[in-house]
Amino acid sequence: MTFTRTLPLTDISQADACSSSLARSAIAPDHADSLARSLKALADPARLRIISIVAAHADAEACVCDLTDQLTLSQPTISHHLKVLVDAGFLTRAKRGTWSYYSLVPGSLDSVAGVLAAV
Amino acid sequence: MTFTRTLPLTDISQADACSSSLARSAIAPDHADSLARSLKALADPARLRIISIVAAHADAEACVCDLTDQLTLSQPTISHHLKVLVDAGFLTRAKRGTWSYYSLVPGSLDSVAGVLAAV
DNA sequence: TCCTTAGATTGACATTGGTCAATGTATTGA
DNA sequence: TCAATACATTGACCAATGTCAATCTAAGGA
Repeated sequence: MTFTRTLPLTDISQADACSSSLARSAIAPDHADSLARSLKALADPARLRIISIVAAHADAEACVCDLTDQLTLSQPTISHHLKVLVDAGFLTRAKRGTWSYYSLVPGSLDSVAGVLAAV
Repeated sequence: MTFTRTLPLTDISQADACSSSLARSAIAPDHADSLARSLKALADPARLRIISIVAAHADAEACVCDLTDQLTLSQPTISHHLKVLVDAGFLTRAKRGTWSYYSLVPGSLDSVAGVLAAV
């Protein structure tokens, strides 16, 4: 325990960003909490597929009907997953007429990826 | 829905790697499953702190006693989290005498980070 | 051989989380 | 105004998960 590696495992989630640098020491408990929350939002097959489907669309935007077509899940279940992703800051919703269009929040995935890669 | 973005959201988890490129289409369901499994293993505050503590140690190696010192969790709970991380391929265990030393699997975190960043 | 120590395993418990049926809410069109 | 469409919300249910107390296993030391 004499030498300590540089360790920028800092939380950069969009919701509750905390920009303090955690280099040279272990991650702080509250940072671990918020990073875990972000990862939990991603750690579901249906939600990963949703993100992927949205990203694969033109303009990175998709309506719920696009998702019900491709996922074998009920419409309420898909709405639930969408809410989780919006609350976590990975998607945004834009309502136009009767349709709700979901799109990726730029940089939100990269933030999480950056924290993981930095360990 | 005419233009489809390049989308290399492929699974590169260590356990069940599948190297097919998923560019230009949404992620396949089974790839979403295994990526979700990897993310689930990371999506816990205690496990993130464990990874961070191991990474912060000299030689990126720590014994269980180092973890019980810093985490306010029982020893069985910490052993449980360590098992989850080993099973997911993020840590390896080396037993020397009475002590168990855990270390990071090189590249395992970067694999997950790379998949996320590629979306 | 016996005791102590480090750590893993088991079993039980409460909480969280994913899912769907049923229902609610806007918006559009007739 | 009424019916249909697109989506959200509620409530309930079951499965998965995090936690700890108790116990087990193995390695040293006296």
